[in-house]
Amino acid sequence: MLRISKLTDYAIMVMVELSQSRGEVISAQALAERCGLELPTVSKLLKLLTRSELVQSFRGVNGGYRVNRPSADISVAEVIAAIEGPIAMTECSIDTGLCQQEDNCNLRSNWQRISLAVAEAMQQVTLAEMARPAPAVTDSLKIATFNA
Amino acid sequence: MLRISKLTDYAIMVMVELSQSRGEVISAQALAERCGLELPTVSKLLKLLTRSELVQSFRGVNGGYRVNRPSADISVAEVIAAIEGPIAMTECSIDTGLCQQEDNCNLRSNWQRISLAVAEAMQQVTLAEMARPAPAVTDSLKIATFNA
DNA sequence: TTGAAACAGGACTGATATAGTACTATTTAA
DNA sequence: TTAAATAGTACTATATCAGTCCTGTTTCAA
Repeated sequence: MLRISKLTDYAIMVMVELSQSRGEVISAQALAERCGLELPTVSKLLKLLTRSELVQSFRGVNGGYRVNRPSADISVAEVIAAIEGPIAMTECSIDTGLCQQEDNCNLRSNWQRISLAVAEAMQQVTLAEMARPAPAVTDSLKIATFNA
Repeated sequence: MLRISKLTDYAIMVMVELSQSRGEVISAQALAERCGLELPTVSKLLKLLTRSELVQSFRGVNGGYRVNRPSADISVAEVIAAIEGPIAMTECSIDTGLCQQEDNCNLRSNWQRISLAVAEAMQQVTLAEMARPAPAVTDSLKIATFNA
């Protein structure tokens, strides 16, 4: 159904929570409680987020995690990429039964184009926006025509 | 990675192939050969596509499948929906550990908004366009800002 | 110096979804 | 009546995802 994984969903929750206390170091335990998630799960996420340098970690007593950039500067796309890897719709028709006829080879470039558009959409949505209620549906995110 | 399933990818291949012979009845066997896919797989796909009325089926000898609408009138979104169900990014943070704090409830409406944008993008891409090579990347599908 | 708090990294397990296959029934033309 | 073809369903294997746990390392503070 073209969906992101639960873990990514959680990761957004954690990032939103963290970025609302920017500059503060918060332990994984505290984050887990605030988000209503299990500690091991939150830990796993934070490790991935740290690797992608979205958050900074501090070890030892009173350690924890901190986000340095303002939430308006962090995109949903970055968080998705940190957890799931690069955003792409297909991988592609390459590996399996690829059509003999060249018309089907066209699919790949088109999928790449669509993926790019989706990725760009995610890049434009920030954590700051995710933290606020979504605006009315009428002025939702719009995507220009394919032929634009 | 925010991807569609292999089956959906195949379904697009099959639909592109079918729609290039509009009006003609083509057997699942023939389609499988043209697309370089296994017959059982193609059959499965065609059953789903038939249920969604994207294609029309004909039983018996010389039976097969036919697409009635022109390929420029069939969107990628329709094919995705036929195979995977409705396009949605999350389902949501509803079922599992939902945050106690209301700020996280905002996530859901935002995800819905993003899903809607992605769905709209897919609706704008037709099978006719998928059959052609993608235009240069520079004028790719564009998505307006979240605040537009 | 030692102990506890906290993160780092990896490995493991179970559940779920996907992909692929097979079987039986039904329809239809010749 | 027979063969070609789809319809429907059920099954199996595999891969991915989610979740957990363990061991090691770092750091602060007593």
